Amino acid sequence: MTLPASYYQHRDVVFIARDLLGKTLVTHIEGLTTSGIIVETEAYAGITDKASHAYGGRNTPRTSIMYEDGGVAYVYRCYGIYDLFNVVTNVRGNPQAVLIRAIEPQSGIETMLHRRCMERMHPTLTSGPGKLTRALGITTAHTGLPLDGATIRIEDSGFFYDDNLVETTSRVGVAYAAQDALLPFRFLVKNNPFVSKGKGL
DNA sequence: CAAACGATTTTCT
DNA sequence: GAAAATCGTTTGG
Repeated sequence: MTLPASYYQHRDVVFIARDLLGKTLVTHIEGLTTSGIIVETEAYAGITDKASHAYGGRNTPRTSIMYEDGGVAYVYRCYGIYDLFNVVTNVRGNPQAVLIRAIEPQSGIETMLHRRCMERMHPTLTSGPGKLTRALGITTAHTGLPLDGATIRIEDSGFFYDDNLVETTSRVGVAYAAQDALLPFRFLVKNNPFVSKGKGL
């Protein structure tokens, strides 16, 4: 079943980041359907988290969507090249989000290979936040879309990764966040080949 | 208005 | 392992 907006309005973004492992991210873009199982996530804990775009209550045209009720997409461009997909969580006025860092391709694999200019199946198809958005067709134009809609949605197939299959580490690429870079906010499925190669601290 | 900067990935050495 | 690619957003003057 498709996760309802209320699912994302849970107050603990770290819980949601962990719980999203095993859920299926589905997109229907340009008439093509693609999907994959979420195998790596990171939590960004709002105004108190130095690594978050909303740190200190910062509210800009780019990040204002994070201040809305949970259950919508926040997609932003990084390094001028890659679009990174986040799930907005918590309630209006509490800007938290979960970055989807990797998925295991499930359906629409031919479409994903074509979008990534690849010939054959390989873990690098979706093993990173910038790669999976390209494979799924997600761009910054999709910011604000509901996560239970026709274009983007996340489904619960009933499958859940047990705790002994999940590893928790610090987040990737946020060394600038000082002590908050040490927080155990990254979740990944052990030994899954589609998990990104990025390293925390 | 100018300038610096990434929640990354790919390519080259 | 190092460095380039590349540009919208944010910040400072």
